[in-house]
Amino acid sequence: MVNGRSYRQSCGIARALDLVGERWALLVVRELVLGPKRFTDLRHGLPGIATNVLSQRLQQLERDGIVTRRLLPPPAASAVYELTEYGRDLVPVILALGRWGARSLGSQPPDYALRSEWLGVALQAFYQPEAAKGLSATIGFEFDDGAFTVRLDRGRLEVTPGLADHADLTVRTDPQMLVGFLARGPVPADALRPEGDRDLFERLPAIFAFGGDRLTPPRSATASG
Amino acid sequence: MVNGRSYRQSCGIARALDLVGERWALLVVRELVLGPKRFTDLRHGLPGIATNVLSQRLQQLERDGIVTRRLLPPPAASAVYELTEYGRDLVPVILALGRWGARSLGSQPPDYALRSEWLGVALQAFYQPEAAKGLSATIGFEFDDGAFTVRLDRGRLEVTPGLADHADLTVRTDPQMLVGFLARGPVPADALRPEGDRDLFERLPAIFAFGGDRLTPPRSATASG
DNA sequence: CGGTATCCGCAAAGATACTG
DNA sequence: CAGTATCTTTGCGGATACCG
Repeated sequence: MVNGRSYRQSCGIARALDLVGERWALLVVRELVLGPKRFTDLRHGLPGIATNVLSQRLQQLERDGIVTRRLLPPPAASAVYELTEYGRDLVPVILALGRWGARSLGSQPPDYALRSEWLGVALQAFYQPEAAKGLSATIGFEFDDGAFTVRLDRGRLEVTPGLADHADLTVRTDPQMLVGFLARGPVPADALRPEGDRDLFERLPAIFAFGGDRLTPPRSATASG
Repeated sequence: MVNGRSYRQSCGIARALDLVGERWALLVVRELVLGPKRFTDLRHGLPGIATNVLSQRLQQLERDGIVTRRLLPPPAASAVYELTEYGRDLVPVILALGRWGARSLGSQPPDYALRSEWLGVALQAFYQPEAAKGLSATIGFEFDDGAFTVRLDRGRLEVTPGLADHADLTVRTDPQMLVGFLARGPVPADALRPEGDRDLFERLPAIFAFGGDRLTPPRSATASG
C-alpha cells in the first residue's frame, strides 16, 4: 500500500484515524478552519512542526480528499491549501473534540503557545446560538499576533481572518485576557479595550461561553503532575 | 516531564490530542464504550496492538482521568478498565468522528477486521431517534464473534454486551451482512435470520441509518488507491 | 490469566541544511 | 517563500521472557 500503516479495521473510527490520526494532521485541519493558508502560514500556526512532516501531512490530506492545494491567480505565484467539502465536514467534530479537551486545560499555560487564530476557532466551538438569537453585528478582535472579524447575522456566526472596514465593536487585547474575560474570570479592568457598542461587549461572555457548565475539569489520577 | 511529547499549545484541540492523540488511544476508548473490559479482552478488540503499548496507553489514560482501573470483587482476582465520566463525555465525539470516517469506508474490506462489538458502537453512532420515537423493544444480535443486546426504551437507546433473557427480535448473522442490510444494500435473502417481530426487523434500516444521506464518499485525489 | 520488562528492526518524527 | 534531502532520535510492532 502507498500509505503508512493503517489499523485495517472496518470501523468508521479506525478509518477516521487512518485519515487524520497521525501526529499534527488534525492540527493542520484546525489551521485551515478559518480559511485557506500558505505553507509558511501553516508553519507559523504549528510551532514545533518540522517542514518535512508538514509537507508529508499536506500530501496525505490532499490524497485523501480532505485538503486541496490551489495555485493563486498569476500575480501571486503562490499556492494555498484549503479544506475540501469532506474536510469541512470534519470541522464540527474537531470543535467538539476541542470543547472536550478544553475542560482539562487547567491554568497550565506556563510556556504554552496561544495564537490569536486558535481563539477564532475556539469562538466557533463555544458559540451559543440561543444567546445571540436574532442578533446582527460585526465585531473586530485585534491582537499583536493578528486579527479576525466576527460577524453575527441574525444569530448565524461567521469568523474571518483580518479586520473588516466597519465594526460595531472592536476589542484590542491579548489572547490570554480575552479568554479570561469570556470565561468570566478575573481580568484586570484595563486589560481589554473595547471600542464601540458597550452593551454588545457585555454580552460576549454569554455568547461565547468559555466558562460553560460543561467545563468541570476531570480529576487526574496523579496529584503531582 | 513524565509524559511523552506534548504540543504545548493553549488550545482545546491540541490538549485533546495530548490526551488521546497517540496511536491506539482513541481505539482503546472505543473498546470501552459498551462497558468495562479486561486487558485481554481489550487486546482481542485491538488486533495488532503490542501488549506493552496497550499497557502504556492504559496507564496514560488512567493518569489523565479518562479510564479507571477497578478490581473485581474477591472471587475474581481480575481487574477491568472502564471509562470515567470525563471519558464517557468523549463518546459522542468519537461517534461523530466515526460517522465522518465511515463515509470514506468504501467497500474496501479485503482483509480488514470487523468485530461484532464495533458494530454495537456503530449502532449508537447511526441511531436515528426520530425513527424510533416512542418505541420500546429488546433486540438481540448474535454473531460467531460475540453478541450484544439493543434496548429501545420509549425511543432511548442502550446497547449492552451479551444476550438478554427475553428479546422481541433476534438476528443471527455475521457483521458484514448486518452492515449491508442496515445500509439498505443488496444482501442475500438468507443472510440474516430474524426470529420474532418481523415488523420491527423491517424498521431496522430506518432506525440505524448506516446508509444515511450524509454518506456521500469524498473524491480521492488519486484514482488508484 | 493479567500483565510488566526487554530486545530488536523499522518507520515516523525532529532538527537542520539546502535548493528552485 | 516553498518546500526537498539528509541525518538523528524516538516511538511502534513483534517476539519473548518473566512474574503474581
